[in-house]
Amino acid sequence: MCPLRMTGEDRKNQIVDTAIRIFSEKGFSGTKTKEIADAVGISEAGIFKYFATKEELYSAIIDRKADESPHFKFPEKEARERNDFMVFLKIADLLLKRHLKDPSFLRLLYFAALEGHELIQMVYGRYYSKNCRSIAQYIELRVREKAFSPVDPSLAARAFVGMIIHYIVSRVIFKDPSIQSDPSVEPGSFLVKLFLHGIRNDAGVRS
Amino acid sequence: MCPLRMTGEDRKNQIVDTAIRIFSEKGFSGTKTKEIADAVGISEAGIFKYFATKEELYSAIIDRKADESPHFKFPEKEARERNDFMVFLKIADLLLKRHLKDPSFLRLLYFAALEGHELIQMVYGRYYSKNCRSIAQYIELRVREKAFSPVDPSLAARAFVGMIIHYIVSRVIFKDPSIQSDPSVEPGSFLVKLFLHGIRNDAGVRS
DNA sequence: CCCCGGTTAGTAAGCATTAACTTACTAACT
DNA sequence: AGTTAGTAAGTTAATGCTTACTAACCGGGG
Repeated sequence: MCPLRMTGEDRKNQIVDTAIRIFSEKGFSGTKTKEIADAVGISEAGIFKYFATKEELYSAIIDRKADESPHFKFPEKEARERNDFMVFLKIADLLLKRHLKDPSFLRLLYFAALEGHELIQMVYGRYYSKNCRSIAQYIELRVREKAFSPVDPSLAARAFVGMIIHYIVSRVIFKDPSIQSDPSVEPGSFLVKLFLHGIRNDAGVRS
Repeated sequence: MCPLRMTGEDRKNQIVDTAIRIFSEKGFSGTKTKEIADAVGISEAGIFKYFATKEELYSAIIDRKADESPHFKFPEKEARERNDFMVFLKIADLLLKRHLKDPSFLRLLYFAALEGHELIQMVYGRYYSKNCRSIAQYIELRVREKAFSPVDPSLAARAFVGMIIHYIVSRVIFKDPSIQSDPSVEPGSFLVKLFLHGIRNDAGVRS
């Protein structure tokens, strides 16, 4: 209840955890060091014991998020079986589940991009671009196998991710009230079907 | 060169114009009133002659953007002809052209959403949701005519817009270097084809 | 045409507060 | 005893906003 002193490591981690929450809610310039200190339950000076500047703390939380977030792993098994639907559904559900449950990573990412933070490129490259690339690779493979139309794999991968991410962003960042949280329509499988078959009622297209 | 005095209206408009630029670059809490004043070329007090508070100025620029931006009009002619490809291509190109050329509206929108500004709901509802709804209406029509598969029109419209917007956001907000500005691949028609036909190489699907 | 009074654009200087960061210290653990 | 967690109380520089003032414009009476 009242641990008089914490070890340095623990306190540092606690500060980072708290800072992640607050920075993701308010962005860099909207967040005050005092606010973080209060939330942690220490004095403002305590923050500066561990992080020389606000920037340094911000960098630390970006690093941390970049390290801990990407549990993304491409669904290799489904890919080996050439089960396109399941490949994309797994990816979609992973993204939906992760970011709908905890939007802090997405918010940090968008804030950092808008506010022009340098580290963003690192995270973006390491997390987002890498995932897009592995999706693009699978698409390229399936194009070569004539299972997919001869599209630009990279653009197609981005289009797929775009449908998913935009849906998430509409809900958790724009809080769009017109997207009802009707669980009867599973957005994941819906978007995957759309991506695979298109909206046109071509002959023989039914899932 | 050196107009000693401007009329109130003109000056007010000039302040709003400048403020749009700076707020869209740095967000609300990242923008300082002094900075706007300097950019306009007047003293800081001059700003407060026209706008009682920074918030009021911010509201004014949101209003302005909301008023001037939505020249969006649904491609009625193409819709009447049931030229699905052209309907969606027109929408895609409109979005691409507008926001790639001048990202300030998108940046303002995302900043406002992240920073939790109230007016965002108004703009979002008036601009984005309305457009999605008119697209959804067309989709619903085409579903009834059995030209499209029996999808949820609203979700499908969002998916389409999502592909487009996400592409734009990747370029102008995240400045994704892996999206080459190769003009040989027209993203608009590519994404529309993908939306209509899907990526699967189903029988008879070729544009 | 010019002076004159009222209005309006514009500012210099300052005020109150706040935000990031320091310093000099205390007290807990080893 | 020495290191380390932690803080009270600053300091400095913004930052949003105000006040009290100046000077440019405008319209009308002489």
